Amino acid sequence: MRGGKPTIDDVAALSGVARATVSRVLNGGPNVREEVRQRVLKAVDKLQYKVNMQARFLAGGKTQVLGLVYASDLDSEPNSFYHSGLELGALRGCAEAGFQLLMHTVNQHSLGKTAKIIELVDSRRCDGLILTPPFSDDCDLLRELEARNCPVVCISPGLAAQKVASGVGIDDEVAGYEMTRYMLSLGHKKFGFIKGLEGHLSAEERYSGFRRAIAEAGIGEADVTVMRGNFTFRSGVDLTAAILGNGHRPSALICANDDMAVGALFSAHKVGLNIPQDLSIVGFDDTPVSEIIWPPLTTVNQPLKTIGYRAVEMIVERIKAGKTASGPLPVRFDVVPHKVVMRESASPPQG
Amino acid sequence: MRGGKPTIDDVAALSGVARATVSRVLNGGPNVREEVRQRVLKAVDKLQYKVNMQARFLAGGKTQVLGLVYASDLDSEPNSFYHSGLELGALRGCAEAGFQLLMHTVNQHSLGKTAKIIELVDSRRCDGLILTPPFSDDCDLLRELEARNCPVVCISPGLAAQKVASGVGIDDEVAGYEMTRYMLSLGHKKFGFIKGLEGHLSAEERYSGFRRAIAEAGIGEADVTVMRGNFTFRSGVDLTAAILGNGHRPSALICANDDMAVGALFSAHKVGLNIPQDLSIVGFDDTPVSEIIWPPLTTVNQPLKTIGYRAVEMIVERIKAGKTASGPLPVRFDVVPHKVVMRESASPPQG
DNA sequence: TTGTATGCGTTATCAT
DNA sequence: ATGATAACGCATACAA
Repeated sequence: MRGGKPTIDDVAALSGVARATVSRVLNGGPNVREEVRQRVLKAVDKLQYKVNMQARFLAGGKTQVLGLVYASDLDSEPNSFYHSGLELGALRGCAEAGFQLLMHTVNQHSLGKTAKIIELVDSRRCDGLILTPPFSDDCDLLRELEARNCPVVCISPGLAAQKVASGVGIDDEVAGYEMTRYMLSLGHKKFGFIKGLEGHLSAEERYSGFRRAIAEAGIGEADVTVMRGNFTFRSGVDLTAAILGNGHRPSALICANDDMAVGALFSAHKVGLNIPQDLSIVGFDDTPVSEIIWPPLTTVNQPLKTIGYRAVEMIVERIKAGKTASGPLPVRFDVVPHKVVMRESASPPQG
Repeated sequence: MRGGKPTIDDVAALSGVARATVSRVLNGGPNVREEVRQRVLKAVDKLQYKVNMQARFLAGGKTQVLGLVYASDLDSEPNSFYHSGLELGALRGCAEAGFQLLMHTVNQHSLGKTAKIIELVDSRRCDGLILTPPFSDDCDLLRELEARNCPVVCISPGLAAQKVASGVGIDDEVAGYEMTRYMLSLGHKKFGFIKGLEGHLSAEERYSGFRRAIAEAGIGEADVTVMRGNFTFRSGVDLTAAILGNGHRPSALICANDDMAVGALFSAHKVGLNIPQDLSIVGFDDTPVSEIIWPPLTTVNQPLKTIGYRAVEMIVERIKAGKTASGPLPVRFDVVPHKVVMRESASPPQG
């Protein structure tokens, strides 16, 4: 121990045992007398010894680090409640599993987006990756990761990606269907729908569910206005303004996420509409904004923290399985329950 | 190269040079002929060789990882726009500086909170730490970190902590003063103030600025109602309900952060008040919610992304300085500019 | 039950 | 300009 921090050898020397024995007690290994164990522990305490994770991981080939990657456009505000919820759940899962969480954002429009992610695993900075949309829908990326047999869990992947890698999420098609059924039950007959970004397949599923319900109800094409947004508040504002301006105003407006729904609310307020009397507006996700806005937003609850938590559970499972040489775990998709939560932004149409 | 990934030795062998030479070209070292350099590069490319960061860092004693720690109560929703902004800025800084960002939450009420943070550096998982409130005000923690000479940068530390470790933030006292002056200029004479959590010294500074302006204006104690909240939307709702219910209603309500201001808005709406005609409500931070709420919130802009970005710049500086043995950098506090942004939730009092 | 020896993949320090 | 070799601090297979 030449001035620096104490090493395992210092502990071994002080407690009069071999390095391997110290390693055993540190890792809860078998075959160590209680007396020796205590002696080692005492030395550890006396020296204030801490394992050097760098060394442990180099020797063991692990990192105990999980990477959470999400898309960010530096210009557009991130969907921060969405990501925060996921992150918080993942963080909690990591704490329980003894992992650390490495955040990684990549601009979804940059050229080397895939390379940046691949490099993370090639350079051995983490043992596994949690991918959020739209990366969780990038089958090419998924396959590259699989080739390196890097454990991966996708958040809300679309149908195609679900066959390539494991994932967690709600059943978005059913969620879209149920929300629409609810609006139908309220008596609405003219609809507006603001979709999310292209390529976010799970959000697209929401739209599919909407179409199914609409078709079943026999609503004609003339009575539905569809717009494509990009999940941001601003796109909700702008598209709603467009919808309200075109004369053929719907009585119900369904948005593919809460941020856009809040934007819609904003736009409607601006032109003096009363919500929900003049227009019902609903969203998806049940992020915290939906509760703090006025009127409180009717939306579909997607348990983001649970999803983030479950994602690390799944990935840790896969990492362990990978080590036991029992072969890779089969790909699977975990469905967590959603729920339409009725608040005050939707009501029967009036007038 | 026995089946696993190629190592530096494989590259050395293929290009017919020594390991050290490969290391030189990889790290842009001097003393290597251009011809050799090309040969090595070609081998690297052919083998698809990637540096194993684990090994590099063990050998070099670095990790190229920064830890960002923030408080979380599992029960209360996190102040996610606040943290997201910081995180996004930090992430961008990390990308530019070649660092990775490790997220770490710790329950601020748990016993071992300090130990959890210390362990992060003792086990050498990161080269430096960015602390957010209230940890950025924990002088004991700061000193323990300094003893381990772990580079630290605090986000919005209070006056005491500013002397112990470097930090970044706005001048909260002046911000509080200016906001209050603005309300005064609007003609308000009866104030309500909802403070943040105790121990968040920077938020407390906001309150000091408020008191200074109030005193200067000669407003009497009878005309100011002060409550202590905890930064959450809910506390804003509850405390505002209490304030509105006590008869002596203020015409202006200042909240120590936006979330509470939004809660105040919610509460006011609920009892049928018109904002800002019946009551002016303002916040602090200018998080995205303040723009999407109705009416748009008058607040103080705190450039969170810039602060997060600046924090990693500062810490990277300190890490580099630490390596060059030129002695530790002096403690300093970087003030970034704030700005009161006037939107629609505040107006002259009416009636 | 415990100790020995070797490997992990780099960087860094000397030689040459 | 290049090469040999020693750290770096731990895990682990194998020997005792």
